[in-house]
Amino acid sequence: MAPKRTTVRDLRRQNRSTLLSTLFFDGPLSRYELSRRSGLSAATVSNVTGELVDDGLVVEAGSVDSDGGRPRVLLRVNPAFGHVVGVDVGETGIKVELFDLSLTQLAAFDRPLSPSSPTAVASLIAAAVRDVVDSAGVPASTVLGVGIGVPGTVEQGTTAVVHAPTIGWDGVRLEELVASASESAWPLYVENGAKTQGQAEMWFGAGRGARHVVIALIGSGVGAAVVTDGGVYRGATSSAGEWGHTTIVYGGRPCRCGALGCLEAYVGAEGILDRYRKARGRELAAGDEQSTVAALIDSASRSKTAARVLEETAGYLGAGIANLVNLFNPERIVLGGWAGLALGSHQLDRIVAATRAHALRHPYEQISIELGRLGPDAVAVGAATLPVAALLDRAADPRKPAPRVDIA
Amino acid sequence: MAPKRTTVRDLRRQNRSTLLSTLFFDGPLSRYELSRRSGLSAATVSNVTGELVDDGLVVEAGSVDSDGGRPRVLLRVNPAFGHVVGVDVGETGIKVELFDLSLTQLAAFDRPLSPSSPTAVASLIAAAVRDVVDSAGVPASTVLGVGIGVPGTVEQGTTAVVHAPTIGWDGVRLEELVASASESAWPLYVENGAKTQGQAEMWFGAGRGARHVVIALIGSGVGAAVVTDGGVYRGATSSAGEWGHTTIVYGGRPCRCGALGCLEAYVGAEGILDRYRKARGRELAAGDEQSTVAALIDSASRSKTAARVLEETAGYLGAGIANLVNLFNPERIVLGGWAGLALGSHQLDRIVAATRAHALRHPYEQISIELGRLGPDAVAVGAATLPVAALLDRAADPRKPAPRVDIA
DNA sequence: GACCTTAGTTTGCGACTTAAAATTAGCCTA
DNA sequence: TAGGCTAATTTTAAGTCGCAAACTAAGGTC
Repeated sequence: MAPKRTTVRDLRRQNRSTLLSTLFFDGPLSRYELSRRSGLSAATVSNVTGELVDDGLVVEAGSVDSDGGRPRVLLRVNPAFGHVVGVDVGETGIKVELFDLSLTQLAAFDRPLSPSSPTAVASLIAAAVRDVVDSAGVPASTVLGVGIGVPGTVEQGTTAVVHAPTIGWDGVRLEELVASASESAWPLYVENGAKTQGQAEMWFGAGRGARHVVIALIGSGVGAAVVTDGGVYRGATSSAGEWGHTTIVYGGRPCRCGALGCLEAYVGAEGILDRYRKARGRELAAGDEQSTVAALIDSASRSKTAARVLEETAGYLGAGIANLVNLFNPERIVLGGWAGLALGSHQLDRIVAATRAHALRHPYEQISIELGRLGPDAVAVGAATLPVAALLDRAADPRKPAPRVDIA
Repeated sequence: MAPKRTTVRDLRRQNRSTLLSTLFFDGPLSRYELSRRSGLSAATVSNVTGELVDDGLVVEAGSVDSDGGRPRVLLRVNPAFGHVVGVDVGETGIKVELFDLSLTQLAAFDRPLSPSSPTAVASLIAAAVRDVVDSAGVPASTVLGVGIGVPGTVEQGTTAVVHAPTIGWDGVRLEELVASASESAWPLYVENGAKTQGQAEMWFGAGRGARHVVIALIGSGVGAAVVTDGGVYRGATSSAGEWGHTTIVYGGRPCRCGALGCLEAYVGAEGILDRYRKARGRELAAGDEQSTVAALIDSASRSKTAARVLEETAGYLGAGIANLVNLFNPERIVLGGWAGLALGSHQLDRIVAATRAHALRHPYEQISIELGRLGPDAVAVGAATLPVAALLDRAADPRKPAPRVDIA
């Protein structure tokens, strides 16, 4: 069912999509340059871009004068063509952000979230989306879609089914709930937050330009977004990339997922702190996880115990990364998530060394390990990316509104 | 560079490829049925298949009478259109097999292989290929290509570079060596043996019909072929799927790759035997690995130690499989390789239970775990599959001989 | 102001798929 | 043995598409 190119019109759609995507990611570009990059003839580029301009998707953006000869007119995606909303459903609150097509933020709302029923959360989302759109004074009709990142696995079927144990969701059809809670019929895209954050790193962060990347995300939980051949890898039911619950110490520490020896139990924030607690033999000062980890890292220069725990953490993490390297053979590893960034900026050498020790030589030699550039607030941008990807993918074909499209 | 559909001719090529592949995998089929499956109009199917018949790629194969009305004429790929050769370079010998286009074996040669230089092996391969083609009386010109499966990682670049520590190869450009050792200019396709074996399971074995599969191969070494979206996953430099050197016991048993705690050190044949040896506290009876493992499994009903070692093996293996499930979210796991089949047929329940214990619930619920159906001799068929895949992929476009194509 | 250079457009054509009409190719009935 | 009927292919007549080549636009140089 997948490779069903058939009519000659699909060709056009494909070329529209290619040109639009090129403009989006590498724009502004002249028609001439587009022709060079896409391999399409100048005639076709002219023809297709003309259509895109007529449709309002693309606008001219000044010109660059050549030394002798007609100056090139630059084209770029029209940021005002439409708007997208990104929602980050976190464990303690939701963030809703409105963007224009160039993913420039126009408005943002934060709402605290006390543990409540999925239906209540859905209503909250629907209301917040409506509010953020209204507050920015954006006409509802220009909203192209709403992307929602959630903290759990999302099975993509006819409708997305969310399993998020940390907030007590099991088999929640979030898409349907939000749709029925909101009066607007904006297309909804529900996706795992790690995947949306990964997509954000790919589009705007440390993943740019690469086609095979693993974005490792470490916070309270541990996850990964695996990008293969330029697209987020989903697997059969879209729950791929559950790196955190990969066994790294057979029979080791119990994990909150119920299994023993998961990577998350060693390098997740809670796992690190708990190991430190045990090593010191007494409780830590109270405080939220994030600042406690920061304090731990800070104390490493003074406390031998802290230093050792962090050293061990780097070892486990390196082994975990090496597993990704051996299995996926990426060209780049991006280390993200708040704890990942904290660990990475103080221990990167050690992490890299541990990775080298555990990975096979040849796949190891392909990779570079980098820190993420976006931070955990990228979940919302990443979610907003989903409707944009859908737009680029179907090239906003005016003839076929395409209710639902997988992102690229 | 990937999604470059441009001209209207690519469309035709694509449709040729689709129809030819459908006939190859699901044939024989009538034009009518082809039209139904491909979504192409009857006119186009008629047109394209006519071309394929003219080119000799497809032949009519009887007809099926309908109840009143013109009977459907069945079409199938012409097995005699060409021939392909599959080579299995093992650690102790090479197998060379000749097939027709339907992958029916026409001739086979085995050659023992004493450790020798890559150049010598290349000459041996070239000579054996020539011999097998001659012995079957097949005209050299009908040989469409030669696939070579090797026991090590293969970096696919402009030319394949082989790293096979077990036979002492490091950075061997096998393709070039074989090409210069043989007088025929048949296209060569070099690939990791685990991947070719996996491809064979996908085409003819336990993987049929699924799109996301992991074929786990356990013998002396441990590897995996990961199939995502119907195609063998390669990663950035084609060395993905090195499951055996994934860390499963951080700081555990030393592995021959130099790292500690690799899965292979626990569930590879040598790892199993060594653990048994240590558990018994004395040496085992001499014998080759394969029969020793068989004896160990056989003795499990009498020896508590043997039973315990196997039980532990199932545990490690289950955890390893669970890692694949969590990371790749496949719909099917195929357990293969001689040791994998041996373990699987005596311990499948235990392995499945251990997998369930370590995998997340939702991805776990998607999978079925099955035994491979082909055995390790499938490496050669799998290798022969490579030139066939190339043929199907470019649909044997008469205008463009396509020197080198990635397999589907 | 004549002439060159480069960017973008038009025009004419060959290739492609499709829907609809026309043609087979068997089977059945009288 | 001739109609008649049904259903699979083929043919025919559009309608699209991308491309090469010819052409126009816009800016320099001398």
